[in-house]
Amino acid sequence: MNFHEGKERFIQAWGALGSNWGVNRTMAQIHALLLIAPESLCAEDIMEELKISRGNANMNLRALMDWNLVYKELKPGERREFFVAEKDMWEVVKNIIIQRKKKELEPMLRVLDELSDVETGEPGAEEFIRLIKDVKLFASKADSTLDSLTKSDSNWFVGTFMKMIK
Amino acid sequence: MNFHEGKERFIQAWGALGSNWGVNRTMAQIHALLLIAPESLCAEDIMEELKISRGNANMNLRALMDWNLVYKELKPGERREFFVAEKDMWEVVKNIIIQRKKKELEPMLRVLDELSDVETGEPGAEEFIRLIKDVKLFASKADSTLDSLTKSDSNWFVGTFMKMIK
DNA sequence: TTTTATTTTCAGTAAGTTTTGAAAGAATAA
DNA sequence: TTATTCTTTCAAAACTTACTGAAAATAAAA
Repeated sequence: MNFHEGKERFIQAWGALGSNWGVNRTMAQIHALLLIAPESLCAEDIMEELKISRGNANMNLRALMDWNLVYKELKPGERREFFVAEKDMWEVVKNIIIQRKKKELEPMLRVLDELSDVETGEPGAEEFIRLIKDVKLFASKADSTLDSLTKSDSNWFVGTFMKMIK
Repeated sequence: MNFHEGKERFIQAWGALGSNWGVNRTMAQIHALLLIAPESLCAEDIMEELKISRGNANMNLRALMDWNLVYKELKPGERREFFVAEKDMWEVVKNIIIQRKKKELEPMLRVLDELSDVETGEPGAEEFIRLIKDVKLFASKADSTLDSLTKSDSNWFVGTFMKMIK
């Protein structure tokens, strides 16, 4: 595969994969485009490259900035805003974990907390409380594991010394 | 909160949370309903309780069976099929991890494999290859970590001896 | 100040996903 | 065999989410 095809394929694939990752197509495509861009890009560049509207570009760029996956870059003498992607993959992975945990795990823990004080007594209530406790055990463990992960060094996770020799 | 409210809240909350978990509302609600049901339920029971159509019930029950979260139970002398949920939470968690990995991680690894042989030489190609390698490093590590997790014992993960004293 | 360049917002529309319900299919009973 | 009961399928409808494009807001330049 040649370089140009590769880049094109990466953007398309990232967009398609994004939908399976709780990220919309366009947000994932913009992220991919910025990841492979050698220079920062402005809104216009992105609109043109991905054939999307200004509104769409703007909304998804802001979402990417909320996730700390993309930063604004202000060029001296330029009125327009330029955008760069966070290139450190461990930062990217950590931020994605943080956001997904917020969306997928934390609301669940809140519900389980509410449910853990149902009245005992009625037939079946004991089993119900047991179930909630079991679910909570796993959810809390997942929560604390992901917390440590996002606070750890990339080498601990991947078991390499990549960064040091870069 | 009383027992009845608790059950109702659990079903509703599970449905809402499901959408953030890549599972549709109804599939998650049926799962919740079966998890708290003391006896196996038939399609009719589920349709009535959740106020959904027969087609919807049928499709989502099949999806739950594909995920190994629900089993058919055939009662002697009964023509209808009955359904029970897998009640062992570790089994539930493992199966959900397996399915989500299949949907979210494995397609990504396939794309990265394809992309890892782009031609070198053109300006920027080196950086692109470096990026793909970095992403692959994390994706592969996540893949192997989740693989071990789904093959491990629940005690190893949650650090309790829950099962033994049950 | 007014003009011009750029970003942001949001109502309307388009695209994608889930649900319904009726018809077809399958299995058992009569 | 035919009738009965239950399951499965799938086209159309309902719902949900994402995108567009034009208008409003903002900010720099003249």
